[in-house]
Amino acid sequence: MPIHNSDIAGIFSRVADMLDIKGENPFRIRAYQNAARTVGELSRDVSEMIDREEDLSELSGIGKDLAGKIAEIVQTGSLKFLRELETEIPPELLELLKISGLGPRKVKALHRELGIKTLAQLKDALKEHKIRELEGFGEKTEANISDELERITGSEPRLKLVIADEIVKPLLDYLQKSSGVKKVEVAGSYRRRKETVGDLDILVIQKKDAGVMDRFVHYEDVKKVVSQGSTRSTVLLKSGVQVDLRAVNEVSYGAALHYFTGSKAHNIAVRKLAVKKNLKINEYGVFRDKKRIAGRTEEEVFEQVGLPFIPPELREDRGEIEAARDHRLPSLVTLKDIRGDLHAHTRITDGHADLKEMAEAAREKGYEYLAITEHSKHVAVARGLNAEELLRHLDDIDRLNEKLDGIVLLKGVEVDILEDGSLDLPDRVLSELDFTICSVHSRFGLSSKKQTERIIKAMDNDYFRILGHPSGRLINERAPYDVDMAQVITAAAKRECFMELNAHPDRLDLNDRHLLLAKELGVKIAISTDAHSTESLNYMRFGVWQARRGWIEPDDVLNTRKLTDLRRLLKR
DNA sequence: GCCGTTTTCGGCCCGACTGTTTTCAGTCG
Repeated sequence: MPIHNSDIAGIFSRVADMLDIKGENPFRIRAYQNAARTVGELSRDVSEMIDREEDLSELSGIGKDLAGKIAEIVQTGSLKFLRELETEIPPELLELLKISGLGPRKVKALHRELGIKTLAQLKDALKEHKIRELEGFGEKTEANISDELERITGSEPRLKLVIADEIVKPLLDYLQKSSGVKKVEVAGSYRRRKETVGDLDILVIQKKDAGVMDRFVHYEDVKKVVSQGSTRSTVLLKSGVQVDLRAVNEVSYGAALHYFTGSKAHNIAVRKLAVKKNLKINEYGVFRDKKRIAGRTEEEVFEQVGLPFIPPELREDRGEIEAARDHRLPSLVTLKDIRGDLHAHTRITDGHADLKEMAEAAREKGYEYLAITEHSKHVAVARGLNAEELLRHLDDIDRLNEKLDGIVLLKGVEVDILEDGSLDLPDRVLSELDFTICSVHSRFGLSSKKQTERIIKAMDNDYFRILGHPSGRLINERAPYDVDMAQVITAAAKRECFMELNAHPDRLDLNDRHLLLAKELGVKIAISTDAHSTESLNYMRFGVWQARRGWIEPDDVLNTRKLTDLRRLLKR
């Protein structure tokens, strides 16, 4: 079995938890956590870097020791150090850490005093009210553990961005209406436009004691008030989502927004810069000694550490701070840059609108062009088209184009990549099209080697233009199929093929790290909605957000181009 | 365990809230 970055990250993160329960040096623990994150977010496979004898200790947060441990994991599949730790600390204990409110100290106490190792044993001890007897525990702790235990068995996955969007809007309206509230903004991973959101962080500016905290905890969707203070409160909504509300006053707004937007790693990196300049940054501002010298806007905060404004989508400590320092931050693509949509279906296959309705909806969005890309016959459930049906459909598009004003329909197809790497329609038909999107819709279970070969072989066809939803994942529903994406992107670069960023909020495929890799290798991206209705053309914003997280600029995107330039690019 | 335009040793981001406490540890973000 090949070792993936996520395997290595998982091992390091287990080591960190184990050391934490052991009561080890917190900075050593943090080193393992940082390494787990660094490896986990890398866009290239570490095992491949080792094959090429690259020096892993060049990676930030990876030194000689951890580089050696990574090599050990890649070569042997496991880590001796972790196996040793597991003889000292029962690995089941790590499950207990998932309970909010139980940290390493309390978990250790539960194990030491009551011999509790598993969630089941914890449940029993709760029933017998043994927990409240322990030093440092009490009735409330016991009740909280009990609540949490119930909650995680229903284990809520992280929210898709689109769902977070739906939940947060009415809450913002509600808070906005409270008297004395000057400004409300969502921060956190929502503002960074992460594809999924763990909880919602909302920031308000209020006049002194305007009572917004009280109003917040009485919102009709609140199931439980986790904590309530004068500057911060936390609630659980009925949907299971946790929402944090923080109140600051106006002079601290920028500092607070920066702080609560995160990411944590980004904040730490920025604060380190501040320390070097003898400054201190917290959510109230930037301070020299006790004096606040900035904090009203985010720009002010960045300025104090010698940086230009960094867009929230980039704030992951993935090189944005160095890029900002060297004045090479990307100017990220925006929704306004988008001139058309390159992936849409109509009622002919599994869409819900007809050609004309789709064309008019696209024109209303101010687009210059819309590509109609029906499924090919292999996707029988979607009534995919065979060669003759597609040719007739192309005639329909031609006829409609003659009548249309202000928008051009492009003739495309979403043709299946079959198991042997061939395309599901003959070349003589593909040659009639403006371009193709080629997608995998079957045999997701192939080995990484076979899946990768399948896709790259398909790219050898001269009519292959864009690889549709390249990983096949559905967020929270279906894992990506096993494929060596770095190899696929490299192959696309060599053959001058393109990759899709499917903007459907369930897909957002490519992910941000692969987008960055595609950009580095010079592979252009089509940001496309895969719309099956006029309404879903609106998903473009999710695609643009995801693209921004991948450092994508207008020039990296196919559909920021004028039609004439686009046509030239689409010719292979 | 990592890291270095003051350092190869001695630092490592910073604050709010809770619960169990007689002044603060633990946890979280």
